[in-house]
Amino acid sequence: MGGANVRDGHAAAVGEGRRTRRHDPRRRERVLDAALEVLVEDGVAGITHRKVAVRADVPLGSVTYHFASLAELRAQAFAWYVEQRTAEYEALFTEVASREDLVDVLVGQVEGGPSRYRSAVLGFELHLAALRDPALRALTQRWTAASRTVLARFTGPQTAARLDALLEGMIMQALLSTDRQPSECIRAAIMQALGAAGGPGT
Amino acid sequence: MGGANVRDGHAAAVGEGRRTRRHDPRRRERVLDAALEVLVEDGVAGITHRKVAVRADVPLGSVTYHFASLAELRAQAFAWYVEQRTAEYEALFTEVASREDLVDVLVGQVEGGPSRYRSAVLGFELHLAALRDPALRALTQRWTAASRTVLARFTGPQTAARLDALLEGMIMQALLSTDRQPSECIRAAIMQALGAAGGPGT
Amino acid sequence: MGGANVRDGHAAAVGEGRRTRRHDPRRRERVLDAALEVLVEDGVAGITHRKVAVRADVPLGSVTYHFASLAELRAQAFAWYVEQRTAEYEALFTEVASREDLVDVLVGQVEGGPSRYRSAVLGFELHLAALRDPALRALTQRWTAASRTVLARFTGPQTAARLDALLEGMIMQALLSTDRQPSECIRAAIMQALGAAGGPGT
Amino acid sequence: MGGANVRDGHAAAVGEGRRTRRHDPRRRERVLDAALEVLVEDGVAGITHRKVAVRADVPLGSVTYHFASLAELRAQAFAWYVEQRTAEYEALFTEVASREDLVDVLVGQVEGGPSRYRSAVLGFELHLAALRDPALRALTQRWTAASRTVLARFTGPQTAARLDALLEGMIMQALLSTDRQPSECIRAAIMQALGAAGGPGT
DNA sequence: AATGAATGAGTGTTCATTCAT
DNA sequence: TATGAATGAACACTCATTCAT
Repeated sequence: MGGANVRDGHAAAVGEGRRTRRHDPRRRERVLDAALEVLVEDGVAGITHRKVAVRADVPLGSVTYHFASLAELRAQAFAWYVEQRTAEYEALFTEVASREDLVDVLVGQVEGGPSRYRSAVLGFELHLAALRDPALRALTQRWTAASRTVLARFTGPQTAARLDALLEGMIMQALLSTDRQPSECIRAAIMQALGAAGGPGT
Repeated sequence: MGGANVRDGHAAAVGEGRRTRRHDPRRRERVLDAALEVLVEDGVAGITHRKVAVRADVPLGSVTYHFASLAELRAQAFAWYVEQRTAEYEALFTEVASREDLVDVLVGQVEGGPSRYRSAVLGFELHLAALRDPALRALTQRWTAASRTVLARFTGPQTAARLDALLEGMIMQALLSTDRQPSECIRAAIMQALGAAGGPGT
Repeated sequence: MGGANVRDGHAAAVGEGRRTRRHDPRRRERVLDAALEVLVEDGVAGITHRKVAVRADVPLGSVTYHFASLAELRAQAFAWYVEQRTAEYEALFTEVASREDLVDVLVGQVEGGPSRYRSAVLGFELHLAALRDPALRALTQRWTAASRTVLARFTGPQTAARLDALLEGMIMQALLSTDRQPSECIRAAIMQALGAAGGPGT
Repeated sequence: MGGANVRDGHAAAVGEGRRTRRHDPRRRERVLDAALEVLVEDGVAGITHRKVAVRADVPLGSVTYHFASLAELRAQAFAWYVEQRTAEYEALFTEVASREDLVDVLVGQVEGGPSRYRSAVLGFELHLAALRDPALRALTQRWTAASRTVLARFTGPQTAARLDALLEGMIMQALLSTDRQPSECIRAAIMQALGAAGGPGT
């Protein structure tokens, strides 16, 4: 893992393709994506310049150059995640027309497709990190506000908050339990949180 | 929570403090308590032999002697926490006689006394760690089972699970939001999850 | 690998059989045998109290008790080896009646049976260690004297010395080369070193 | 053997010495030379990043930076030695014109000049290390091939192999025995191995 | 006589960060 | 602007040795 070990420092531009990438406009984003990958795998404390650089296939100096410190890299990675996730989340609900649609989407949320693990882990990591680093609170608040706003379009603010809490808890449970809960239970819990009534409420 | 961390009475009493502490039973527990303190402050990845040793006022070698690896120290600290927390949690409900009592206790749970931060952080850290380390799953399952069993005495198993998820989500929200949610909302959410009916149900 | 990690220090005399071995007269030898095993595998610097204790299935304290220091353990292990090896070596030649027999035995020496690796490694380790630690010279001299004395019964002292050197070199070559040398070459080399003449000579 | 280890002329020239040594080409070689020094003194298991760093007058991080692991440092140090030693060895024989010259050089080899100890120890260390680490076999084979090729120019391949073995054995004996063997014995042994005949043979 | 808890020095290694180029 | 060599602090872990029992 040491950085060197190359006989020749100049590293002959032969090999695999590294070299000669100069002027790479999307490098920042590639680095941030790499940081998120590391985050998912190793947690917030597992982010290191080196791991991210390797993931992003970018020289080490490039990471320290674009991000003044690890804390900044971490913060921007989370910001980048929240931005993407917000858009993604909103997109999920654009087609929702009825209460049934809503419930379907939310159940799907808990039961999870392939990316549930990733987004759940990132979400929890962000929450936990924000608990300790107030600088990240702005992000969690932005994310919370965004998700509740989306939900509130169908339910009213209070129910949205409840629902949000319930979903977070159920997702964690789903990820941790060995035997998955039957869909009906999840559906029932969500419907209960939505309230008996039909339209937007409290 | 026990008063473990205080210097043992029979200790040196010399100037510096360390020296001649040989033969210190309960050292393991002191170390585990210290590990939990570090865990609360710095997270699961922040646990290091050195930090724990300093916290426990114990030489570095003592930590590595009693715990073969950091992973083991982590696991045992979590186990120690779950054990304590389970007892504590059950104690909370011994006096519960009516549904009103139950709701009161649960609301208090979310609004939190002084130790809510500690137990919430430890709980989330454990959940997140268990997501990555299957060896910790046994602990989360034991903890989940214990807390649901307690709740189920009043509600039936399904409602207990829902409640559990809701509480976890609301506690995280409460810890992260700057302005605390009014008690009534919390109470309402809990009552809704408990269901309209009176007795133990699903 | 830490020594502790047992919940109960007293370690209930149930399990596998460790406990209750008190008064074990051959313990010293068992420890020395274990030390030699470690020596073969990990080299002279790989000997540690712990590894030896595990190998010998003996408590750690037992090793430090019987051997005041690691250096002493090492020295005594080598001494124990030389003692065994000397007897073994002499036994090899008791049946030798003719020059042909002698050559056969020596060729077998180089080509090696199953234990050649072990004895060669131990021999080289001892030589190398003695180069640095004069306290071990007595052992190498004893061993050299013993082996030459045996050979000299058939060849005279000078030829014995030559033969000894040649055998050591050839054994190392045999151990290191991937393709084994044909027996005839080995035989020819040995016969050359023995000299053309028949009886004991120079 | 080059005078690498001296402080570079262009260095700090301040008081303490260290500081501002940035940009030091040839540092790798200085580290390897230092590693060989340590190897001679303390053996293959005595090589540590720290000892080498001190010997090379280089910060610790510099060693770990240039060599990803200790195993790699070890391997490269051995490789560096074999490279140097091969050239040196070949040089020894460039002036050899007659069989007498050859014998003289070989006897000198065994009786040793000032650097015999160093090269012998390094050679034996390499052999022993290669016995355990197959990754080093390539080096021992390269070295063996090189030395035999040189000898074979005068003797033919089989005699070269014999000679090689004999020399290795005799050098070890010479290093270990307190009273040096008379030159005539060494000479006689070598001549015997060379065979009675005059020209290159088997 | 025998043991294992205890401890501090030392190990290999990783890393954030700096800085000459 | 961009990079990778450089460095010192910190890390997890191993160990010889001591010593109370």
